[in-house]
Amino acid sequence: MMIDQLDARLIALLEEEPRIGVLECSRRLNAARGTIQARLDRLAAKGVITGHGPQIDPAALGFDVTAFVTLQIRQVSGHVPVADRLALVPEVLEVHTITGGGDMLCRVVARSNADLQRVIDLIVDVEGVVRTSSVIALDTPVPYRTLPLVKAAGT
Amino acid sequence: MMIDQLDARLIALLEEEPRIGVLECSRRLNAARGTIQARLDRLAAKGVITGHGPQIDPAALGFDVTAFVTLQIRQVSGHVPVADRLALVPEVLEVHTITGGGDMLCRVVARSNADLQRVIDLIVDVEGVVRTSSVIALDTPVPYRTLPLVKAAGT
DNA sequence: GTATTGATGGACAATCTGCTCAATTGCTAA
DNA sequence: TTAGCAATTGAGCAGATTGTCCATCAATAC
Repeated sequence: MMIDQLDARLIALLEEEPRIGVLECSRRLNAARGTIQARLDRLAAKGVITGHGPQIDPAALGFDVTAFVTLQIRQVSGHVPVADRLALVPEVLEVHTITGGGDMLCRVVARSNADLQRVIDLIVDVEGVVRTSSVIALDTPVPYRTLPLVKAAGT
Repeated sequence: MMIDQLDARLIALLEEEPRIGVLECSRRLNAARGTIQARLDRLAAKGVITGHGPQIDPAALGFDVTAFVTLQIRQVSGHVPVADRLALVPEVLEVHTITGGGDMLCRVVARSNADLQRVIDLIVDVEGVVRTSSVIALDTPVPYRTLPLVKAAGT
C-alpha cells in the first residue's frame, strides 16, 4: 500500500506522542479532524497500523537476557506442530522459519543466563526439535523501530 | 520490577482492546478509575510500558521480505560507530551485539529479494563491516508478542 | 501507637469522541 | 473543456472521557 507524507507524519506524530488524540493531531498537522480520522481508519483497514497496544519492555519485568535460538527440526512432521509447541512457552517472543534447511529462528528472553538454560531446555524438549544453537544479545544499539522506514515510505 | 495480577490483566486488556480508555478499563477490571490510572502511571514510570505508539506492519507498506543479517566487524574501532551507521539505514529495524567475537545481528526488511540485495550492500558498505551472512525469514508462525510473558510475570 | 502506601468513591469543569451534514477542492477521464 | 468522483474541509451536537482534586479506609512498616 502506498502512503503519502501526511500519513507518514501522522504515524510519526503518534509514535512520538501517542497520548494526544485525533483532534490534537489534526491541529498539529494542519488538517481537518475528519481527514485525520479517515487516514487512521484507512491505515488500520489496510493493515499498516496493526494495533495501538502498550509496548512492553521485558527487561523491566526482570527478563534481562535476550537470546536468539536457531533450531534444527526433524523434517518429517513439518514445522507447524513445532511452532505451536514453541508458542506455549511464554519466554519465546517470536518464531520465524528461515532459509537453510527448514530451520527456525526464535527470540527468547530469560531472567538470567542460568534461567536461559531452563528456557532452552524447554525448547529442546519440544517434539521435533533436533538441535539448537543460541547467541546471546549483549547489547541493543538500535532497538526495534519502524519510524525511519515509515518516513522513507512516505511519498 | 514486580507486577501483580491486576497489572497483568490491565496490560492484557489494553493489548487486546487498546481503544478503550481508562474508565472502561476500571469497569472491566472492577477497580476504581484512580487505581487504574495510578497503575498505568507506575508501569510507565518503571519502564515496563515504554510507549503506546501505533504498531506498524512493514509488510503492509510493501516491505515483504524480512531477513536476519549476522555481521562480522573489524574489532579495532569497536561496534558503536558501526551501529551508528547501521541506524542510518531505514530498512534496518533492529541491531544487537551478540556473543561470538564482537559480531552483530540485525533485522532488516526489503521490498523483494532483489531489494534485499541492495539493503545488504548498504550494510556491507558500512565502514568496519567485514563480512555478512543472512538468513531470510520465510514465515512467522509466532509474531512478536509479550502477552504470555506478562501473564506469566503477573504474581 | 503512628507514619506510609495504595485503593476507593465522588465531584468538577474542560475536553474529546463518534457521528452527521453540506460545501469545496483536486484530479481523472471523456 | 467539462462532468464526475473521491478526498478534504468546517461545522455542529449529544454523550462520554479525561485530568485533577479531595476525604476516607485498609494494610503494612517502623
